[in-house]
Amino acid sequence: MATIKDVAKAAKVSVATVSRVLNDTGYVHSDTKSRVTQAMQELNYFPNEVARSLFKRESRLVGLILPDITNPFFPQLARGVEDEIHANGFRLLFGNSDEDREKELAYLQTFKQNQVVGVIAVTNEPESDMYKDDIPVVFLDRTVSNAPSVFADATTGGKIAAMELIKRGSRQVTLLKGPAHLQTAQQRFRGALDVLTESGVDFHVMSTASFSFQEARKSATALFQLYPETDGIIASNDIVATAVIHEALRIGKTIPQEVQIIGFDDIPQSELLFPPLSTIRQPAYDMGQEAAKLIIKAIQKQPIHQPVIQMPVSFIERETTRKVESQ
Amino acid sequence: MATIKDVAKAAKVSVATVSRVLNDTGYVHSDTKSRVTQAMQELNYFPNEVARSLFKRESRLVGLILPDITNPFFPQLARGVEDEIHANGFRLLFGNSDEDREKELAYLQTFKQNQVVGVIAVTNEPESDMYKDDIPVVFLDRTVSNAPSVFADATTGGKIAAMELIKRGSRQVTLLKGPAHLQTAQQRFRGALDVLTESGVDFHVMSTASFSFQEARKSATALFQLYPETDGIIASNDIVATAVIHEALRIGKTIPQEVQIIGFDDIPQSELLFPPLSTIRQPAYDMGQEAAKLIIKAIQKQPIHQPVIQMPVSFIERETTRKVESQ
DNA sequence: TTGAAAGCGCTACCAT
DNA sequence: ATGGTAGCGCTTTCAA
Repeated sequence: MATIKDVAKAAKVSVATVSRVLNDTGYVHSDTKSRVTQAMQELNYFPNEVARSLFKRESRLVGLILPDITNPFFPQLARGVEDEIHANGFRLLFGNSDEDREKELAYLQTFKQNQVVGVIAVTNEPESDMYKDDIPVVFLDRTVSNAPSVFADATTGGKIAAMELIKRGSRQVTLLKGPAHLQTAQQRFRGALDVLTESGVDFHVMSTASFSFQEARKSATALFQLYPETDGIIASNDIVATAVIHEALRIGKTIPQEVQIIGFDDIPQSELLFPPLSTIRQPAYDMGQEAAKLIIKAIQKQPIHQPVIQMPVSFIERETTRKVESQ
Repeated sequence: MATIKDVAKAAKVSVATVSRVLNDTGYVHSDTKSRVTQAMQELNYFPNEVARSLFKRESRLVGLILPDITNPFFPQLARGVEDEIHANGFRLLFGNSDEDREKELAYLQTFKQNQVVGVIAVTNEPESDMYKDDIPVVFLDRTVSNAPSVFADATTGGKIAAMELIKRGSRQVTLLKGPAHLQTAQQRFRGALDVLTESGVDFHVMSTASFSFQEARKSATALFQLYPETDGIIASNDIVATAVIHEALRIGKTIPQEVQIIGFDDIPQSELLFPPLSTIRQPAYDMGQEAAKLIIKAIQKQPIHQPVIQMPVSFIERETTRKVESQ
């Protein structure tokens, strides 16, 4: 790899001048400029980002911490982040935390050691000291107080889910409650619970320990054993909803006639299920993009008028809920 | 952030000594060492990776280029890569190429500018000049001549798909041919074609332009219009297979009685479909992991006895194929 | 066993 | 309009 020195030598100028044309700063005669530009081309020169970062004490790298890219909700988020930062000349340093504090901390640490200019994190511990720091952070999907963050309106999502189910005739609702440590899961739950409580329909609550499909499958089996009469199920997310659909089909329940099911997230495969899943959609790609916009503003020290961005959720009506009669 | 100088001052030694304990090189008295270590702790010192990289002319970063993390086949791959390199102290620089040469080149370029020690790429152009280079490269999923690469045995996969379908009684097979520019798609196709040709069963070939679900849906519709008598479909991948299932169900075909369907990849949602999809499995996570192992060996300049790794594929029997009578 | 100093490739300041 | 040079934080000779 050619260095700035090589270019300077080839163009018969000083490194300072090369640097000037590189960054388009200060005066440089147009003749000189073209000599330099030509030398750069001939030598196939590209500036060493590492040297730049060292001098500037910051890179053009943004760190992204996700629980698990293998979980179908996250690729969308990641893509939204990546597209936006890429368009602004930044690159992505990426790590899976598995919701594990140690791993998260380790990534954050090495990200900082690599002088990332900012980090976007999907974390359960936004309050943690590890985020009390010099470097800009945007929390994604989950949030805290009024730190910069982007997340979906989970509470409203839960409410909508419950309302839609009731509107469509469910009278024995089962409400699946997601993992206790996940803020979003709890908010969905609360929202649905509120509506259910005020509604007058019968309902029971069941906890699902995790969002994994295997766990969800067990919960689904238990669900229909405990509450065989249930005619409406609010799943804690689409994965759980998928497991519920499977179990319902397996034991011969008709969907949505005998039992309605509603999910949360609208992961891409939800519409590919049979029957296609009615669900509460979170705009994952957009959320990622908004988070990226926020971090870019912070990096560029632009004023952030709206650091806390709550994204709207929407009911996606597919085939696991009944049609409303009069519309 | 504290620097090596701060530590040196606090421990009353030179920066050279601090560097020595940091890297565990050269002699340093145990008393001195503990003084230094303590100073590090007190100052919460972590070495600046950027400065290190600049001096060493290489970072601890590995670049990963993927077509699109949003495509369900890739997160597995990415996770395999990430887990393995993480375990070896490397971090991941990540970019989506969208199979676009320009984007791919741009990422590769900036990766190099950031002095990545190696790159793992899922690319259609492994032959391209951009990969003829100083820095180690491992090709993933796709391959060329005998550059270091990890990929699944697509040809055998295609053969197995055709054999299983025939064995299970399909006599009017439709073979879906994936995008022409995708090596793997072509190999699957060739493998299946060979078996079909020699088998004596009737078959027709249909091209599917892309792997997107929307496109696949159109192909599926056309398929059943053109070949209503078809009783066995070899899809170019699981996404396409999913579209075929949907269309078959929509027009009232029973699966697998009237028509058998077989996919390729075994993406996570394949088992969640209805009916669960029989498919040819590629061990995506393992492939990512192997690629990472390869790049790490290359980075560490260890001898690579097996630079070209072909991973086995396997038939995953689920519900879109009939059971074989005698087993 | 330790320290001084050069230098990795770049930018920015100060001269001229 | 251009060049010289210090210095970003680190590692690694070389000397002591």
